[in-house]
Amino acid sequence: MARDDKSITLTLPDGNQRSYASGITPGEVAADISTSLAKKAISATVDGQHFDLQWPVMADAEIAIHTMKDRAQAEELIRHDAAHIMARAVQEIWPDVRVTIGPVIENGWYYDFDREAPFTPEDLGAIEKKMKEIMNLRDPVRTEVWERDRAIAYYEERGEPFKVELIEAIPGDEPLRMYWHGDWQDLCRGPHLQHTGQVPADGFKLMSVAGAYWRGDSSRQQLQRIYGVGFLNRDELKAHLTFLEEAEKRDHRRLGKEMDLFHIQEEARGQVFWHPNGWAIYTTLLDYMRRMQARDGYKEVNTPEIVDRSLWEASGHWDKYQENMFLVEVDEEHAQTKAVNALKPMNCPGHVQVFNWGLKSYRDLPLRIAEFGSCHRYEPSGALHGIMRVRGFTQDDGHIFCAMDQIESETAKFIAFLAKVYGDLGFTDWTIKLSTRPEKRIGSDETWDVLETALGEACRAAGYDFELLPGEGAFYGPKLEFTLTDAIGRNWQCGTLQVDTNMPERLGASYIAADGEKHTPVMLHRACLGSFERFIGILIEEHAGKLPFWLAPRQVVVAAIVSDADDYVHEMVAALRAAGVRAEADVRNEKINYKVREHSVGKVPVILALGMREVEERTASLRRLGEKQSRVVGFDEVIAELSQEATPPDLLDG
RNA sequence: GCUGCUGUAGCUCAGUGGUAGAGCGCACCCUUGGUAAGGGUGAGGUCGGGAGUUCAAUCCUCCCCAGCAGCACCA
Repeated sequence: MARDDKSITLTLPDGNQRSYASGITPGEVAADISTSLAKKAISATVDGQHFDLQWPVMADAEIAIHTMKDRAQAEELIRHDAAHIMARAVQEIWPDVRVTIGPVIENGWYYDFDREAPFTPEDLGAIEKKMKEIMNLRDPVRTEVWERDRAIAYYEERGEPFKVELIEAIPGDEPLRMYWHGDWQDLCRGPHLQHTGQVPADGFKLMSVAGAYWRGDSSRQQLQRIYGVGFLNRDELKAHLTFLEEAEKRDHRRLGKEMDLFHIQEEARGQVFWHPNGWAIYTTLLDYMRRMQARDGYKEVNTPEIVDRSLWEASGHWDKYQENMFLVEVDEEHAQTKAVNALKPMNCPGHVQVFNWGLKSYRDLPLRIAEFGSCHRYEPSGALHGIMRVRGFTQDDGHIFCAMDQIESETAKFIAFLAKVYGDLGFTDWTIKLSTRPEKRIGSDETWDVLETALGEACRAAGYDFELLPGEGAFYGPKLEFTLTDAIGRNWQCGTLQVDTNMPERLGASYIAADGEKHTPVMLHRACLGSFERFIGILIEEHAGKLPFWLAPRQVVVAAIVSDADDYVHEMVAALRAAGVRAEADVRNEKINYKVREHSVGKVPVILALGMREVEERTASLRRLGEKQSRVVGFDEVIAELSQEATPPDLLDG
């Protein structure tokens, strides 16, 4: 690809090459290739970077011209332009509002404004109307590159302090791109469309107003953020709004009420009152985890919940997290001393105490300790969310005390464990992230090399790829995070494995190695579910309440069609319960239609309807949730079938 | 914790400056009905808490508390 001062060669997507004068724009290239493409062109990817059609190409490049049919690029553009149009609409309605930033996000965009009075929901309607007007104007989009000083002076004069601060934070060598949508101007990286009319006026909607801190810093000014969603056409917008409604229907707080699983009340904010149905899920899951951990060589322990502050001081948590700990002060009249205790916010210091009891040998390693540890953390009020984020919760916590050279195999073992658990619980789509050494850290680079390599190798050994998160590790060691994707595409980080040499040292853990000397063990903090509360919330939302049979709180309702069948109903319930099925009788004076509806709404997976026909034939009419058809099954068969289904997956192994 | 919105019967919600209503649920009665709501009668509320304005406050104002959305936080 020859190149001289005056011409460059562009390699087009079809593989053909053409020569152009330097400084050509993708818009001109599109026009050159064909007139029809020129009309449809919206942007271009030049050497892998997305540009608008006005941006000059100064060197040899691979270039791809995009049209509205290139979904990824088209969505980015219409959302980005919509953000600008929204900001313009706001400033046209309220000229004294100052603008800040407005990026594209999943499904849409937001823009943060500085304004005395917050926006009201009514304001959103006015802004939407104004936006549509601007789109109808088909105002051209124009761009220029400015010098820093000129841009700073420009924004200072216009009273836009946030823009000035943004420019000052941009590295000196980066070009400053200024964009105009009609007369309205914004500093922006681009790319953008050619005119405001290209944004589909019926494909967007302003969703909500919320406070947001300037530059994401809670010590700084709070701005008014407006969220919008934007799509290529009206149908896609409607589909998105429908999706949001569907997501709301699987909200665990709503299903928690409908299925009578739990409640939370003012006197115990952030803590869960588990009802019989919810507790059945909880204990089924806990029993399953207990068996799985025992199978994998964990020793289950239990450690105190109220612990003197001295231990938290020793572990370092007092200094760092005192604000978030529940303190327990003993009434002085009855206490010998004025001890200040704290409800345990985590289990690790307790597990080190268990490890420290009695001198340990290298022959004891790896020592795997597990606890269904009840923890309390005083979370900020705004963070609380149903049972997903609470102040009292139970972790499926575990700590593996091991030697340096056992980290890799223990990690691989844990990954296999986690894969089995997630699979049993119906999650097959999950990923691993490896967080490596942060800037502020303890330990030598050589140690970090060993630890990071061990985690990475463990993933490979277990047969999984991972994403690298450089600098995201804890100050005391690298970590793995396990993120699962649910049925409607949301990601949840649940599992974790952290390497820690700091806490064992701080709390004086040691073992006698083969060389006869005392060594400090490595501690692997690990959890699979994270917390039962949050994980159950995820399970409820994943399945929209229709939990797998073995986890369903009420697995079977045996409903009488006529009261003469009551005795047979009770007989069947007793037999089901004896076979390990959570079954209930419904012999109320109601029609079968009513019972079927009520238990369907309650997400009971199986309804057995018994009338005189079933009594006489010793059968049951079995109906599964979501199915219209029922089928007739003999007494023994139904017990055997449902008993098998009620069996947790780990007990079916082998 | 911050910004905004909300708080009325067990649940979902309507409503008014003169101390309240619906549907579902619940209780009782009739009904024994074959796979997503049979009929009737009835009970049930200090209108989140406190203060203020007013002859009078569930409604207006202020302060708390809680919930929701977002932000910040999540050992």
